[in-house]
Amino acid sequence: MEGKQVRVRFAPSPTGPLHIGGARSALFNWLLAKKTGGKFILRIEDTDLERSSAESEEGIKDALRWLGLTWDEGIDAGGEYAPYRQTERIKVYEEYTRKLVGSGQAYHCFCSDEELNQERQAALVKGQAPKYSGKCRRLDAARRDLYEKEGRKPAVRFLVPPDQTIVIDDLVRGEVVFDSNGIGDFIIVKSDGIPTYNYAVAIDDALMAITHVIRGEEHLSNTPRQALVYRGLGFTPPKFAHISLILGKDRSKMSKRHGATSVELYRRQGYLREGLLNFLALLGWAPPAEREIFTAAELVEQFSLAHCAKSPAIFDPEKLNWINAQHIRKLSDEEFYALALPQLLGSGLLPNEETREKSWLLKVVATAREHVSYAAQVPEHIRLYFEDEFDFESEEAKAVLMEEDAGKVLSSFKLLVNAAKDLTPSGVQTVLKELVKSSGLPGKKVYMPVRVAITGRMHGPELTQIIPLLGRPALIKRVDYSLSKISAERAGGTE
RNA sequence: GGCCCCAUGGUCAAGCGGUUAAGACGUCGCCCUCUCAAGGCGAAGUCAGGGGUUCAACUCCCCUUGGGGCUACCA
Repeated sequence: MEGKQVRVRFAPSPTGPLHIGGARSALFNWLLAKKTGGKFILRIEDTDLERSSAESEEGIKDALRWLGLTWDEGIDAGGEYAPYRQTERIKVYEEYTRKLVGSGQAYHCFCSDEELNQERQAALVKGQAPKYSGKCRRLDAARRDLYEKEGRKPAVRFLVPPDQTIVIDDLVRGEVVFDSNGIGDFIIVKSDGIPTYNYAVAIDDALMAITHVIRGEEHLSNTPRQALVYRGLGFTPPKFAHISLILGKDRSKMSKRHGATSVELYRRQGYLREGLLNFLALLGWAPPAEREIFTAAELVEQFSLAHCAKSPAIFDPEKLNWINAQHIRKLSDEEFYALALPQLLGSGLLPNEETREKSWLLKVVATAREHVSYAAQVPEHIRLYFEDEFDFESEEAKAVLMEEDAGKVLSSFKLLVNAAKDLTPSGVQTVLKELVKSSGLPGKKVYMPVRVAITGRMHGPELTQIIPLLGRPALIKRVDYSLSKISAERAGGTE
């Protein structure tokens, strides 16, 4: 951009898990840093003491690391602008607050919650903007003493100058103009001495030499307040880029009721970091070419803030699934197995990794690779390989085995299976073709009984895939099992 | 209520005054096929409305409508 090294930051509040929207903000910042050879900084904005927690901070950092959005500077990484956790920077803010109060740009406000509330209500009823009246701007000493004797702890308010035009030059939105008359004197330090977001964020971005602030559009309306702080303190503001919000299916801001909104949840479902990143990047940003599937490195290569959309984007899980599926297909057998293993163990299909032979597992799991969008779908996909005893999926399936030719087909099948020298896919192909020929039946009358007899279901992967993986003993066992179930059914059945 | 942002198919979107208005997801159909998927091929489907500006508007301006955000001692 202009010679100076790009310094961008992601500054989450540790009040919950890393949200999809937050992940995208982090991603865009990270992409710009990587693209330009700049620095990506992680700062923790924990000034909301009530809601912030160390667990949330850890969760967010874990999620970022998992996504591969690692930071060059900041929390746990250190850097020349440390500390990077806002509650550890209180002294820094205090110094600036003294300046602001000293120069008359900020003042102490003793108003109580009730007073403020009343004021707001009254304004609203009159159809006026609910902004602070400024009544503490000029408190006389007597009044002040009185308040202090009452034990009231003052907050500090920024004195918003009237009749100012504040222009935010936004990299994605262009010039956005605000009138300072629409902004009430806002609180910069709470009565407990902790700075508020709009204050701390401005000071930190300035002090940490942040060059570009890329964040969600919900912050756009707050930017003029921050601009006022920059101005008041004599700081040069960074460049801003307010990216569009991610919305739920109903067009409102994505929240828990829209389903999985935390990165952690997707991780647990067995999504790939590259799939998630790829999908997130495509929400609000369009690559120059027509391609849609990118690795993280390719995203870095292609990324540009200039191609960011202004309109909000709806989070579409179907597209995410498709993109993730594309990335899954690129995995090797080993990689895919590693991704699926926790799901197999969690689903109970595999009590532990030693239950089955590794080489067999690898092959079985691999059969699902082209068919799933995320790893949690794997167990259902390969369940049939694990259970030698099963219920028939439907009456229709049973009926397939009840047909008069079925028994004949199955005994020939057993004979052929026993006789075959090896059960490779092509060997199986031969066996089945032979079966069709010798029985003189249409293909379906042969394939279906076999399929139902060995899986209990009428749908599934190709028999030439299933049969070699099951192997001779399991095949015989399953056919016999199905046959005995059917004859029991015949004997005890009502019709 | 005030201020700000946004507006191309169901969804993500390209477009940046002259195009048959790309592409992708999803949907539907066909092919493949023992089945289900996958895959291949194809189809339907969009410029929110109204005014301007212009020889010419999806593209520029205004209004309306709709959606969203902010207006907190939350971030």
